[in-house]
Amino acid sequence: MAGGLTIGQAAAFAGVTIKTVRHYHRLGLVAEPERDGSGYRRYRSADLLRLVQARTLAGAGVPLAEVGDLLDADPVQFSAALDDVDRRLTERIEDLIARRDTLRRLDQGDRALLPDRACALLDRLAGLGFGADYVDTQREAMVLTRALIPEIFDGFLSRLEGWLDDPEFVELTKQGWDARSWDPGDPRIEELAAAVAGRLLADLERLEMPAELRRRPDADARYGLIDHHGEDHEPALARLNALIEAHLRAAGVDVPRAQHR
Amino acid sequence: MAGGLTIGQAAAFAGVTIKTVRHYHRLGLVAEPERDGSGYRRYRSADLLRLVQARTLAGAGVPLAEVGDLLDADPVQFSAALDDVDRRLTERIEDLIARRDTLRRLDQGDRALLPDRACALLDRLAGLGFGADYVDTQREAMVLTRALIPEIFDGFLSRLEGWLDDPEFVELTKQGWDARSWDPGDPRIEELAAAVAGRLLADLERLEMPAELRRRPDADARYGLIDHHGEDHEPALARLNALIEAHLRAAGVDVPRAQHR
DNA sequence: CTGGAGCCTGACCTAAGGTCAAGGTCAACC
DNA sequence: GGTTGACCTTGACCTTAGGTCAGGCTCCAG
Repeated sequence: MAGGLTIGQAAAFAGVTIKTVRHYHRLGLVAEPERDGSGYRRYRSADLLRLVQARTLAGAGVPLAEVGDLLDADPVQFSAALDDVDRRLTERIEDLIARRDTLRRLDQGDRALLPDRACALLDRLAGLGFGADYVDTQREAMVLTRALIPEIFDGFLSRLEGWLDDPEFVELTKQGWDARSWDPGDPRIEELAAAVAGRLLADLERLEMPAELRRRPDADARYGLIDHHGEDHEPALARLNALIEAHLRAAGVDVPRAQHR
Repeated sequence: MAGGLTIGQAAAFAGVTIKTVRHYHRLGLVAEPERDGSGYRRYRSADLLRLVQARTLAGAGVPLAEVGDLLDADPVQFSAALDDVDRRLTERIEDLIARRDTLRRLDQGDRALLPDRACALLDRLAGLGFGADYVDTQREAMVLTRALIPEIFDGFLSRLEGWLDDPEFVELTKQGWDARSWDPGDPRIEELAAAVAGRLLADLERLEMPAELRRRPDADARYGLIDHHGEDHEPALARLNALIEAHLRAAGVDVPRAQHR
């Protein structure tokens, strides 16, 4: 026994594992100390100092490849680099705090996916007596809209808000949602389609497709994807939608046609 | 074009790269969506939802291997798990903040290595007119002491504080530090050694080796390592120390002997 | 019909270590 | 004075969360 700490003692002092110390040696980040007679590494105070400095920088998120150069830099450069590291660290802390907030929203439903305004709308739907499954479907439609055509998202919300101010439309929508359990051939579906189409035609300007959407090359396809989302397993709804669209087209409204659903 | 978003669109919506999405598929964390006629993945709203949920959890530091199970758990378990994730995240944030503070200390000298009390002592040394290199050496001695025999560290500091209250001892110490530039054979070294030893013998109880150190099996070796630290390149200092120790031994004090330097 | 962007798979690379194996060394206890 | 258990050595491979590269298809716009 002579001449310095063993690797285990040095590692314990620096608060790292033995493997980490050896890793730092291999990367040339901390010079290998001298060996004793039996090949053990022996760490002197200068080695410990370097080790702790390296660990501190690495712990602050500095890539190991940079730590060596940083520690070898002159004090002025070192100080400037530390400022930089400090800034990046602060940034990362703020990022983590933001992620934690997002996480907390995730716990309250799927609000992580949508802005507050949309969440408020969904709450309002629930308050108007729409079932949880309808609200879920609407939420998915919102998510899809935001993903596919974000520029019309605000308009989409506005239109929905307007409709909810209209008790008659709310009533028709509820009936439409009930219709999903009907037989696709049920004659009430045609009746309902006529009523809904009439209501929609009553204030046509609300129905206008936004200019932004028109300008997109694949506007129709994207619109169709959103419009027909969720119809896969609800044939009655698909029929209701088709009938409403037919009514609107008959009245001269230009409704996009989705190619293959 | 039909039936859903491409992987690039889905990735952009979720705020991740395409490669990340594919990675999640391979780990089974997000199910593969259906493919279109030419083998492209097509993402529907449910897939987007799952993707964003997964990304949110992963971003919060949940290991990917756990994300799948977590998302598949029932709401009660999910909520409990989220609490856990939230707690771990908070922990990590606090850890990063602590690391940032340590980093800031590193900029002001090497204060990262020592507690405040020791730093204050080093400041006091500087204030008493000791040179920067002497202060550096003392700091290294402190680091070594804390690494090797942490249980005597506080006593070590107390002894040093006591000595600094004694102007005569301060004066002798300064001369001793000047001696490092003398020739090892300089007769003034013997003179100085006698004076220092006399001063030390004047209050012997301060010189007592702490009981804790005595109890350790390899106490002497560790003590020697600290005591003779830094002598390698200062032969005059080595000689001064040796002479002081000889004086003390002659007076009956039990000074440990380091085996091979 | 051609260029460029986007998609497919598969193989390999990265950082910052961790794990395992096979063997040498040290100190302490019986 | 032998044995036990902790500690050290090297080297090879594993891990996480993706990134990069290569070779080939597909899609869309001009």
